[in-house]
Amino acid sequence: MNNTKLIDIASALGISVTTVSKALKGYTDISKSTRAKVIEMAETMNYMPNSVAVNLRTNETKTIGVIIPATVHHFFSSVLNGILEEAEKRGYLVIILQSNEKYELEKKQLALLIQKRVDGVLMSLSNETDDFSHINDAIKKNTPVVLFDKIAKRVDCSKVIINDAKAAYDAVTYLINKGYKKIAHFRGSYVPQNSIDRFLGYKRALEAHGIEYDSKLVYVCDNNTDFEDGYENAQKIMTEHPDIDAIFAITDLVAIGIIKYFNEAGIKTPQQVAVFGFSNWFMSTVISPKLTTIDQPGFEMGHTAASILIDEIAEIKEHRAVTHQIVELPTRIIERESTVK
Amino acid sequence: MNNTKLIDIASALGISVTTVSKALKGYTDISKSTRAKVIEMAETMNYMPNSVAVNLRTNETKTIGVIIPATVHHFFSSVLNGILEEAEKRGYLVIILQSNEKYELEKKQLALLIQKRVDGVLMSLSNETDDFSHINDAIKKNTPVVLFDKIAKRVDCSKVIINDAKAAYDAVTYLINKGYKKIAHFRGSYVPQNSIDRFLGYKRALEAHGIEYDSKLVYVCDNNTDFEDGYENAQKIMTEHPDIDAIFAITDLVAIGIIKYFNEAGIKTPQQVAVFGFSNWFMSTVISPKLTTIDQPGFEMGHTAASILIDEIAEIKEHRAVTHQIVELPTRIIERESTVK
DNA sequence: GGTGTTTTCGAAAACGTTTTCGATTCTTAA
DNA sequence: TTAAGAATCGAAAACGTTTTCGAAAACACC
Repeated sequence: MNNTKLIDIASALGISVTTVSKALKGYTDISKSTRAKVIEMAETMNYMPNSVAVNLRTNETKTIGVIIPATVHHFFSSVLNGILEEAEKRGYLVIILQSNEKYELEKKQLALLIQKRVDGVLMSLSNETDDFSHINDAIKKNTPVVLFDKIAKRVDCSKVIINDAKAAYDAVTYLINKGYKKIAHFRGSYVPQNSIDRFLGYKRALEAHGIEYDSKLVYVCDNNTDFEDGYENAQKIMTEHPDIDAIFAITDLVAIGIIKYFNEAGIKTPQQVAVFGFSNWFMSTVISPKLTTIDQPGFEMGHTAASILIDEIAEIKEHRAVTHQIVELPTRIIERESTVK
Repeated sequence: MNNTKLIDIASALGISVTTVSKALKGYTDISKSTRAKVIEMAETMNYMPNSVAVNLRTNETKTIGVIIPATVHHFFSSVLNGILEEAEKRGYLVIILQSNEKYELEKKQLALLIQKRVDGVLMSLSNETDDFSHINDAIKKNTPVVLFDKIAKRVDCSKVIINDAKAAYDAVTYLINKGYKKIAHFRGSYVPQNSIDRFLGYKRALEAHGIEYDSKLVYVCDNNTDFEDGYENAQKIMTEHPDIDAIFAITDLVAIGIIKYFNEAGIKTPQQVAVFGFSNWFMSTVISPKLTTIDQPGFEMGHTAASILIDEIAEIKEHRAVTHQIVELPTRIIERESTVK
């Protein structure tokens, strides 16, 4: 009920709030004796500074905002954990918002965050957004933004990403080197950059190794909440192109749908058809056969994105020049059972 | 760079900040004409109120804090989604913190939140905490707290939970009715209430159906980050008690470890040993055979916890009496392959 | 005892709002 | 024309800090 404030401890001691404040903050123009008295009194009265008042006065909130496009699951929960750990370590609180892949909501939420005076924001773009003025506005208002995972190349800020095209290229190259010849691709929807880049990596890898690209071998899986899409398209492709010997899936989720179908239909993985996933979600080790996949370092992504953001906040505060950096986190192939005969 | 404030639009219009503030907030003692002018000017100058100043003046932040004990995964990510959705709908922001199952950290984080002047906090207790004075302190300072999932019966606040003992009782009763006779239990560690309650439910169900409880059939799995624990204990129990015909696992994770081992060891599930999980995590449908489990409604739990908290915030603000409620969310058995022959 | 220096403290402004309460102007009716 | 009432506005205090700047007190030195 009774939150003690500076003036309470000041009047208890018969001194001014100024002195109390300074004593608590270690100013050198307060004598050791009164400082000691103040600290003790603050202790016994259980004083805790009112952050809101401090924020108003100092013009910083020690809070960062995070906007993610999708529900907190799988990949984004790893990212979030990385963000939370780094924020905790650096003394920041984090406010989290979900845009549900809607541009309008994302825009509104960003405005809300800067209205809340967060010191900076971390965001991963919704599939819908192709206008970036809201982000540029935030940056112009001196609220640093760092983009992660789903980014826009055209906005001038720091970014932390993986190289989706390269990772996909590596995956398909791996399959080719393993001797697979007719490799299909289950891609994501046409909009998000990740989906496009992974598709491009697939295509380039084929061409670079003398395999002709065949658009008929590309199936679209745009449902990313369950594995039905992978299941159904696996069924479809095995009637339309029964002679394929590998599938590179955009996501572990669709890969699992594929394996599920194969298991039920008696199609041997990897003997008849190999399956390669993407992201290294937890469940890729629970499916049988265990899934070969690309490790997408979500935790580290959150970690470094938060770190860069907090660095930029400090730079802005001290009026130093802020240097935007684009860090590309390494991915690697996790070879498991679904591709080794 | 230039955030416009009340005084900017006041001087642009040659009126006082008081009038501007009132016009924007719909006070009735401002003429229609000046109100219109103010609103238009606010629009063109892109005015957004400084939340920090508003918070200081109004003594509310429209923000709630959430403390969860473990990493944002599986169950807690569902809870978090429920919280986020409800908060968004009711106009609240959410700050999220992880206590990593540490009492000291939990205590510090709660203090931080109330120092930040959040309007209320949602928390799930760490395994370590057996002293609840920090929570009582928060409540005494008029910051409502609602506990979810991992709660303490002794603190006087609202709670939203499932009935772990009953759910476990139902699960084991189901197994008994299916004809299983020698049912083992892979329990969690000894501290958290959930673990205790599920164990108790297991024991009572046996006794209620005339099966003698045998402590040798209870194994402890206290690692909840991977399924190794379930795997190893499955291996162990099959050498020590090869004649069991069912295992009730505290968690889908350990259930999956069990099934993994059984699949590798050629032990048929459920023909030789049935497996029953708990929580209905996503991966319980990717394992083969699909796992029979208890549906633990995480999303709904987050939803109703947030809803209750926000109601209590309103009650406190309007000096109405706050009535604590304890809501017990229904669980249900999801019957899948791992228990039906 | 006077001068200069160091130590120690506090008044006051500021951060950007909200809200109370009084003042001024405008209407209206007698 | 005047008084009462309604309509419209603004000064100022308040929320709880931080920080500047000046003042007072204490000390040192001759």
